[in-house]
Amino acid sequence: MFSRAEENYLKAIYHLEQQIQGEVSTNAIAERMDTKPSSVTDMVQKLAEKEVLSYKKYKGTLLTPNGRKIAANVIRKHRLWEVFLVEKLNFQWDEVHEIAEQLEHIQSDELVSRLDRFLGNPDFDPHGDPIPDKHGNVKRTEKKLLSECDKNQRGVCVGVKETSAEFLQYLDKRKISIGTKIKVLGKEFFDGSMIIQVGGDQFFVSQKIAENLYVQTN
Amino acid sequence: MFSRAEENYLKAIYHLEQQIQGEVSTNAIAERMDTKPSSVTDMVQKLAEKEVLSYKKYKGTLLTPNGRKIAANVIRKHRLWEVFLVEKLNFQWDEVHEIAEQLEHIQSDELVSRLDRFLGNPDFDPHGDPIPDKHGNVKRTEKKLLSECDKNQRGVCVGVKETSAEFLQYLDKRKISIGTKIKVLGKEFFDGSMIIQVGGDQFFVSQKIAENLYVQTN
DNA sequence: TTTTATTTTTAGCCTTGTCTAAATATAAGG
DNA sequence: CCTTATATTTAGACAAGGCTAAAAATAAAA
Ligand SMILES: [Mn+2]
Ligand SMILES: [Mn+2]
Ligand SMILES: [Mn+2]
Ligand SMILES: [Mn+2]
Repeated sequence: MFSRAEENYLKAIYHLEQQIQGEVSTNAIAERMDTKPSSVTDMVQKLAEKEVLSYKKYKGTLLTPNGRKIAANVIRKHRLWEVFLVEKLNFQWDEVHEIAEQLEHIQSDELVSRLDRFLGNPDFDPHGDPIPDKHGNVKRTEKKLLSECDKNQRGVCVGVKETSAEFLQYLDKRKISIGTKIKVLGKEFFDGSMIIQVGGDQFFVSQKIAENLYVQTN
Repeated sequence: MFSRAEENYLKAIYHLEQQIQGEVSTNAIAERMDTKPSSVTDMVQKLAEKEVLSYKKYKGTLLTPNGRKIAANVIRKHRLWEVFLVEKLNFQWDEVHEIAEQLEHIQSDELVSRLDRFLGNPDFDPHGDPIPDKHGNVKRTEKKLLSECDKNQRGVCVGVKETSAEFLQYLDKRKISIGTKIKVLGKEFFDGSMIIQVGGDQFFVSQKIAENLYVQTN
C-alpha cells in the first residue's frame, strides 16, 4: 500500500512527465507539490526503494511501469469523483477539485468499480480530461489549444489547461463548457487575441484565454 | 481543524459515553480503538487542550458540548456515506463499514449537505442507526432487543447491535432486514432461544441472535 | 490496615513527512 | 579553464501518533 503522501508524489511526477517528456527534476516536483526540494529528495529515494520510480542522484526521476499504473489509478479516482460531484451532486465544475483531492485517496477497488458503473462509465471528467481505465490506460484524443487555431477554423471545446475557479467562472460567464462549438472569426497576430463565435454571441478573447482552452478540430 | 486520528478518538469516546453513561476510562478507549493506553493518555491530554473534552488524571474523560458536536458530525458523515453505498452503489449492508470509515473524514460541509439531499435526507443508515442532523442532534427512537420481547409480541426490525459481516449475512440468509416484521411464537427461558415468524417462514433463533437485533414494538 | 492487583501516566524511543541550514554537484559565463 | 550561479543532496531538527518499559496512583484483597 501507498500512503496519501506517496500517492500525491506519484501523481505529481506522472503529470510532470507528460508535460516535459523525460526525467523530472527535484525542483519541478517541489514546485508542483508546494514543498521544499530537500523533502522531495527524501521521498523520491524512498519511492525508488519501493520500485515505483527510478532515481539517480542529480539526474531526476522517471516512473516505472508499476509507478505509472499507481499514479493513473489515483487520477482515475480523482476524475471519477469529479464526475460524481458535478453530475450527481450538482456542484459547479470549478468547485470540485479540492474535494476530489481528498476522495482520490479512498482505498477500495470495489468502490471505484461500482462508482464507475453508477456514473455510466464516463470517459472524461467535467474539465474534459480523460479518465484512465482500471489498468491505467488513457485514451488520448487529439486536441489543440484554441490559440493554435487559424481564422475561420471551427472546433469543439474539449478541455481546459488552466483549472482555477477564476478561469472556469470566466468560461461559465461566456457560456463556454465542454462540448461548446467555437469558431474563430478573427485573429490578431500582434497580441494573439481573437474574436470568436460561441452560439449566437461573438466576442473578444485574449491570448491568455486562448492558450488555456483545448478544442478538437476535424 | 481536527486530524483523522483526533476525529476517530472523539467518535470512539462519543460511543463509549452512550454505552457506559458517565466518564470514559483510558483503558476503555484503548480497547475500542485498538491502541495502547499510553497512546490514549497522550491524545486525551491533547484533546483536553483543544477543549473538546474534559480530563482529570486518573478520572477519565467526558466530551464537552463542542466535542460532542464534532463527534456527531463524523458519525453523520459515516452513516450518510453508508446510505450512499447501499442505496446508490448497491453494496450489501455488511460491506460498507470499512469504506465509510474512510469517507467519514472527508472535509466539506457543502459536500455533506448535498449528499444528504441527494440521498433524500435519510433518518437512518442501512443498519438502522439514526443519522445525526447538521447540528449534531440525534433523533432517538424507543427500540428494544428482540430478546426482551415476550411470547406472541410483534415488532419491526429497526436495527442491529452487532454489525459483523457474519451476523449481517446470517440475517440476510433468514431474510431479515430493516423494516422486516417479526412475531415471537415461542420463548425458551432456559437458554433464551426463541421461535419467531418472519414472513411466511418460522424458525429457531438462539439467544445470541435475539440479543443483537433491535425491534420496535407498539 | 497492609499488601497485592489493576489502571493510568510518564519517560524514552520510533516512523512518517516535513523543514532549515550547510555541503556538494552540475551548469553557465567569462 | 576557472569562477560564479543554480540545482540537488545531506545533516539535523521537529510535530504527529504510535509503541514499550517503568513508575505512580487507585482499587481490591487479605
Ligand atoms: Mn481536479
Ligand atoms: Mn478535473
Ligand atoms: Mn459503520
Ligand atoms: Mn452503520
